[in-house]
Amino acid sequence: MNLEKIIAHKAVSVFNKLYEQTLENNVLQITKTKKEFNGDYTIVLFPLLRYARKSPQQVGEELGAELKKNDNLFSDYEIVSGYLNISIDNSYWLDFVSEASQNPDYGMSLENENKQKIVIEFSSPNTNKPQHLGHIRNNFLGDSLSRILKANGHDVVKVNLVNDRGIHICKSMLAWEKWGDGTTPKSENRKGDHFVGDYYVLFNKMYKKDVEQLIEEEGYTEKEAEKESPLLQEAKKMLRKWERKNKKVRELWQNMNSWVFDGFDKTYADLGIEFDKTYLESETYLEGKAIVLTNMKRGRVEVANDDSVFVDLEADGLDKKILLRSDGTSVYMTQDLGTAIIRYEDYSFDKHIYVVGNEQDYHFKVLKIVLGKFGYEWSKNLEHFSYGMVELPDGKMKSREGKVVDADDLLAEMKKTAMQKTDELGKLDGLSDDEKNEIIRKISLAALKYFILKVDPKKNMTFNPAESIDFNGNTGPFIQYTYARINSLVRKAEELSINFGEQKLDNINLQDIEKQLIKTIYEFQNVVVDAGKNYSPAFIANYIYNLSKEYNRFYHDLPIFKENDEEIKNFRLKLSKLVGDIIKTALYLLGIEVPARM
RNA sequence: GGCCCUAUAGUUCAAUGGAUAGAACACAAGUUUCCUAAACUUGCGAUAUAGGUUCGAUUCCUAUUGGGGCUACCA
Repeated sequence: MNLEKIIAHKAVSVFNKLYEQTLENNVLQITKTKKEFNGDYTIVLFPLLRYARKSPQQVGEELGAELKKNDNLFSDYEIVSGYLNISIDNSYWLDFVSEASQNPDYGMSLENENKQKIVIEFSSPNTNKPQHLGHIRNNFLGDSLSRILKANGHDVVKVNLVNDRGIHICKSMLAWEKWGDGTTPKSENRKGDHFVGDYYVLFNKMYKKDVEQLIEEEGYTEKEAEKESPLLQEAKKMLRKWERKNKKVRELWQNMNSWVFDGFDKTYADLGIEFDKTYLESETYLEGKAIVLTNMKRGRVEVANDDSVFVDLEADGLDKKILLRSDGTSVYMTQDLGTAIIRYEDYSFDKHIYVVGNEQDYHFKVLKIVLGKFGYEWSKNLEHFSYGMVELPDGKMKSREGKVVDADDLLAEMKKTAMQKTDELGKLDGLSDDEKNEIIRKISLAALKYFILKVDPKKNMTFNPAESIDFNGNTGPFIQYTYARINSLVRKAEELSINFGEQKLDNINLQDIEKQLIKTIYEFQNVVVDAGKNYSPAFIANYIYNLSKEYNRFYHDLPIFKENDEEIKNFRLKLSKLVGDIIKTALYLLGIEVPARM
C-alpha cells in the first residue's frame, strides 16, 4: 500500500472520530505537497468543511494535531490557506531507501494477482514500402507498452501483423513488372524495402498522370477517372489473379516480399524491436472471408445488388460497412476479422491491444461491433490503443507521394549528429572504434526514442526534419548522461573499496535536495502502475527526466567523495546508486539502453 | 452534411478539479584550482473566444473560431 493511501486512511479515521462523521475514503483529497511549501503530503481542507462545520484553519489545526499525536509517522504539520501540509518522519524515508536499495527489481510489480494474458499487436507494416516516422512511433509505443505491462506483472505476447497482400502490394508489383527492367535490390545496391517502395511511388506517379489524361482527353470527372484508370484496373486484375493463386503473380509476389522482409529485419534490428510472433495476412485473410460467408448464411450480413457483401450498422449509430467487394475480394476489415479470430484461437487472451493510429478509430469501433454481432463473446476484450499522428511542419506525411521522413534515413542522421557532437566534446577520446560506435548507437537511439515517447501518445506530434533532435535538455542523452555520471561514482567507490551498501541509515540529517530525491524515488512504483493503467510511456519519460534533473542538482550542490563524514558519504553513494538503478529500469521500460560512460 | 480528436510561452512538450500553470529549445547573463560543463544557476515569456457548473476550472459542460482525422468496394 502506498503512502498516500495510508495517510488518507489514517486521516479519515481521525477525522471521523473528531467530528463524529462517517466519511468515505474518497472524500478526502490528498496530494504531494508543492515544493515551495514545507511538508510531504497535503490534505485539501475545503471538501471537509461542510462535514466539520468549522473554518479551514480550525479543521487543519485539529486534524494535524491529532494525527501527529497518535502516530510517529508524522513529524510535523502546517496549515497554509486551506491546505494541511504534513511532514513524514525522516526515519520512514531512510528505511525506504534501505529497502529499495536491496530490491533489484524496485519499481516493478512482477507478481500481480490480477495477472492477465495480453496480446499486443504493433508495427503492422505493409510490404509495399519502407517504414517511416509514423511506423517509428508505432514501434516505440508498442514495444514500450509491452515492457510496461510486463513490469506490472502481466503475461505479454508481442505480435506483428505484416500486411503482405492486397491492392497496394499489387501496385508496387505492377510498377516493377512494367518499368523494373529485371533489376533487384542487389543489382541496384538498394535496401530491399526501399527498392520496392520506389516502385510504389512510381506507380502513384504514373497513376496520377493516367487520371489527368482521362480528365483532359476523355472529359471524365475526377472520380470517374480515378476509378477507370487503366493502370488501376490492371492492379486490380493482378489482385484477382493473386487471390486465384496465379503462379506467375505469386512468384513475383514472393520475390518482392522477400526483398522487403530483408529490409524490415535490418530496420527492426536497428530499432531494437523484437516480436514473439509474426503473422502474415496472406496466411490469415481467407479465414476472414470464410467467417463473412458463414455469417452470410446465418443472415447476419447483407448482399447488395452487385454481389458485394456488407453489414448495416446504422442501428449502432454507424454506417454500412463493406466486408467483401463486388468481385469477391477481401477488404481490410475482412482480414482483421479473420486475424482476430485466429489470434483468439492461438492465445485465449484476456485482453488484445491493437497499437494503431487514431485515423483508424472508426475501423476498430466497427471491428469490435461486427465481431460481437458474429457472436464472439471475447470481442469486448479488444482494445484499440489509439495514438496521434506524426505531422511534419507542412502537414501529414504521404507515402504515396514519397513525402515522408524515412525511418532508416532518420536513424542514420541521428547517428551522424551524435558522432559529431561527441567528437566536438571529446567525450569518448581514447576508446576503441568499436566501443565508441556502440556508445554512439545507444545515445542516438535514446535521443530518438525519448523524443517520441515523452509525448502523450494520444496527441498528434510535430516533427521538424530541419531541426535535428536535441541532445541537451529534456532528452534521452541527458538522462543517459546522468546515469553515466552515477556509474562513474560507483566505479570509483569500488576502486577505493568503499562498501557503501552496508551502511545503516539511522540518524542522518537530510538536506532538502536529498529528501526531495528520496520522495521522487518513492514515486517510481506508482508511476509504473499509472503508466500501465493509462498506456502511457510518457509518464515514465516525464518521471525519469524529473528524477535526473533532481539528481544533477544534488550532484552539483553536495559533495560525495569529498564529504568528511563517512556515514553521510556512504549514504550519498547509496542514494546515487539507487537513482542509477532506477534510471536504468525506467529507460528499459522505454526500450532505451544505458551506456556505462559517455 | 454527420461523427471523432485537438487548441497552453517565439517553437516543441508538461500539469488525478486544488496553492504563484511546470520544463526544454531559442534568446540574454553567470558557474570549471572541486566526484564527467551532454551539467548547474539567473532572467524573458503562455491557458483561442464567450458563457455555464463549482468554495475553487488549463482540466468538466455548451456555443463559436482555428487545426487534424474518419465517413461501405485504400490499408
